[in-house]
Amino acid sequence: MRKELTETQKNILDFLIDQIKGKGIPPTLADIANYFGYANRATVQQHLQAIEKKGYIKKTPKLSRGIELTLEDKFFVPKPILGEVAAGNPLTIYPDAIDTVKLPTIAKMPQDSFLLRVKGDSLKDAYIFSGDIVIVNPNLEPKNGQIVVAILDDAAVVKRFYKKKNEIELVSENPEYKPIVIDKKYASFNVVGIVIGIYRSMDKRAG
Amino acid sequence: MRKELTETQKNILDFLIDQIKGKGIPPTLADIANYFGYANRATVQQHLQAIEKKGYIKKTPKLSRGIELTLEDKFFVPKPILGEVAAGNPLTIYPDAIDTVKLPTIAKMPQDSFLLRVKGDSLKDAYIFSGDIVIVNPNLEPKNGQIVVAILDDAAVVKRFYKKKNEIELVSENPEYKPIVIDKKYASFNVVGIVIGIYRSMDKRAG
DNA sequence: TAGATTACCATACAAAAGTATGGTATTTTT
DNA sequence: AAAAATACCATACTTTTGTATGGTAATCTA
Repeated sequence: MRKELTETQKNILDFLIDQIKGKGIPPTLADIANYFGYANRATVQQHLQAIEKKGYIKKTPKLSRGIELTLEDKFFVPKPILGEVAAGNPLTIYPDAIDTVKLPTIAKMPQDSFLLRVKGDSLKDAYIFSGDIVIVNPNLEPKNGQIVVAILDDAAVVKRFYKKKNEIELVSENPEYKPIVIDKKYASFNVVGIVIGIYRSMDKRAG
Repeated sequence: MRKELTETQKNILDFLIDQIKGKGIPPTLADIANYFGYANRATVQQHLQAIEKKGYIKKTPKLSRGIELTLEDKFFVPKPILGEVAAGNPLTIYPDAIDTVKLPTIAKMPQDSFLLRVKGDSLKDAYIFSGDIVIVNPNLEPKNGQIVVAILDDAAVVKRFYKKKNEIELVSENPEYKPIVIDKKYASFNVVGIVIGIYRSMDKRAG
């Protein structure tokens, strides 16, 4: 059994988790001191020793940023879901996060990617279902056949992308939905990004 | 256009990618020097400057381990798939990696997790399909209703876990497959781990 | 062939980072 | 009430880390 952390220690551990899993790199003592407004690194040092003694982290002596998390249960980091995206009919995309998922492992994404939750069933033949989280990278060039997120008149859709001579076709896997054809003069059309993966947490289906 | 890297620079960049995406933390100059057998950090320093000038990394001055990758295409790290796992009928699990996936983002998993590729369709009602990669954590306690990977007579299965009074039931979503009932005296049964998530790369389906 | 790039070396230094030690005040536990 | 743990402070010290500078040799390029 692990000993309980104090409030301060818990705050520091949360910061560590946030940095390590979110930002990808453990902070230095100075970073932590700075974040919490401590005047000395020694204060942080002592807290870390206490946290380590209770078994929540492991430190590598003398190594800068040598902090490792040992608590697997804590390895879930809330990530913002920026909106919902229609695999079927277009839905509104929200400017701010509408929810968060707890990504495990998956915690570390390229910083330029973001997450959207899929609503609707037009991609069910591609095995993407309502509720799945798609990982979207806005900085890759869409290639034919890839699944993209696109904006059409302030609504977002997830569909397969096909570039033709003078038009772009967005195709649903599900034949119930007709392909959307966009010619070059279509103003309010924009490819938001490419779906580089999907993730589905098993937690919610359990029990 | 990015300038081409020399062989040495490429090796160093590969090491950087391996460390950053695989281990989760950028190395120090000393780490790199040590790995390549350089006597001086200055040598590494110069290579990094060259690599940065060519646009493959970004360095934050004076910050320890302040190396960032800029090359998105490289953000795919090969991860070993340790075997295939039957969602339908049991299949053999291999001791060594049988393949690798390029995990994007997802690159950073808890170190104690591993990947298995699903074969078969008995979980298709849970929306897990043949070819999907399941992320398995062997260090979590299985709870009822969670999807687990279990070993039964040297074969592995992915099924829902239900612990009852004196027996454990492994249930497929697909009614075509009957539940497997294990009583306490079943010797060669072992829960390998819990499926904490599934990942599916979109790349292969594209084009 | 002169100049640039590459691939290393060495020494030197400043800043960052981790550590050690000792102190004070408050709270918690025994 | 005494002991222990917590939560901070300060100063001082050692390593680690990054950087600057200069040098040598080999290769590539104009």
